[in-house]
Amino acid sequence: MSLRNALFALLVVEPMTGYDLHKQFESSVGHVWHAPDSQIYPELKRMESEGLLEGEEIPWGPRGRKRQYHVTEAGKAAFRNWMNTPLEYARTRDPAHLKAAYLEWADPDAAREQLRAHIEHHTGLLGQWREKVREIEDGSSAMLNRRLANTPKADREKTSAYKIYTYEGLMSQAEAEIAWARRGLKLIDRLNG
Amino acid sequence: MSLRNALFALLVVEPMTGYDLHKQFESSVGHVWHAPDSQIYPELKRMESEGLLEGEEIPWGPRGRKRQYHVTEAGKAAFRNWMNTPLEYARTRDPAHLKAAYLEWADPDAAREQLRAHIEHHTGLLGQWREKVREIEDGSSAMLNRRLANTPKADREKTSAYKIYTYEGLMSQAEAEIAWARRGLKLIDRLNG
DNA sequence: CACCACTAACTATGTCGATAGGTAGTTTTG
DNA sequence: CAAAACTACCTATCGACATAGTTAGTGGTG
Repeated sequence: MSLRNALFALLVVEPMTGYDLHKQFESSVGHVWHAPDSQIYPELKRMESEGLLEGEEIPWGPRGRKRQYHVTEAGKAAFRNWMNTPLEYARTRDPAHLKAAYLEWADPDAAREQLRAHIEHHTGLLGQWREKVREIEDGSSAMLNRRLANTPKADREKTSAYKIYTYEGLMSQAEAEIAWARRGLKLIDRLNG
Repeated sequence: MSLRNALFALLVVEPMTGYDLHKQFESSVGHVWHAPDSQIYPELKRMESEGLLEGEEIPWGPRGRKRQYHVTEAGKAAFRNWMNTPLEYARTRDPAHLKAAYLEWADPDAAREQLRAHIEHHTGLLGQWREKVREIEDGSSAMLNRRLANTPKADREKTSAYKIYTYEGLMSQAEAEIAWARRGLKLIDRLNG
């Protein structure tokens, strides 16, 4: 269900092809919901068959064709409805914490290496997200600018604010992971003193 | 792969039946890796067919039978190997943050309600984990005690420490989510004057 | 004009996981 | 002692996801 709504979130801004969407899933929305193109194309077809999207064949070069989708009123209603419906929380499935719980089975050096990798991974994400917030704040985010151009004036502040708010949340998560892994490195030292 | 190793983590302590394991997945290991019994039984068969576990039919009451699995040397090696191998990080799939990014599409009241639910959800988890840490610290955790009894003296401290460390990590995550949702409530108030 | 990267849109296969059942025996309790 | 709850072990189906590969046209570069 989330994939569908991630697609809506992009398509309410402007019509796009499956390929356009697939590219967005490598940047903007892809930071909170990943999906490969092999999932996107069939989902678009399903959404069209349910009347939530409408596709239009448009020419591309002399012989090429592509299919551009736009959201129908029913689609917008479905998206708004999802936005207003509380989430159901899935139970945890967290490989990093699963491993941490049984770290006595790992070699201390391998354990250290993995915690360092954990720190590196989340430090990388943190940097990416800081950059994203910067882009939003100085108005250099192309996708957000197109979105703002399609948003009534009164809602523009909200639109930007919620994007920043989301990245700030991801940043808090990353910071928590980094701090936890650092404590882990100290713990390993203490236990293998 | 994580399910398999979560099963190893439990079975290295003592032999268990699929049903025993299924119950553990509702408490201990289930806090970091959830799995329904419909996944556990087939996985046990697969692991046995690969020589990582050995199953033994044991009687249960006058006519009943149950199948108890224990880890083979090959199984222990596979588990240790997994513990020493760095994780591959999967890309993000986070419905709560996906929604947050497009919160301008929700009614402010529905948005508030969802953030409050987010706080409640993570507050509940936080309480559970605090309780778990307390149990470990005062030695009233049955599963951990069985695990410690099967652990060489020198490793007992590690075993407890890593369990606590894991729950502390989960607690940091929950605290970050709660703080973030609280900031979100303030943001909604600010944006909707 | 050959080449190559890119755009565009799939398909195919396999595993993972959610959900919902079913069957049979055992133990507890009212 | 019958009913209810629990133990034990499955199966079946469906959607979600990962991974890999295919086909075809476009547009720019050397």
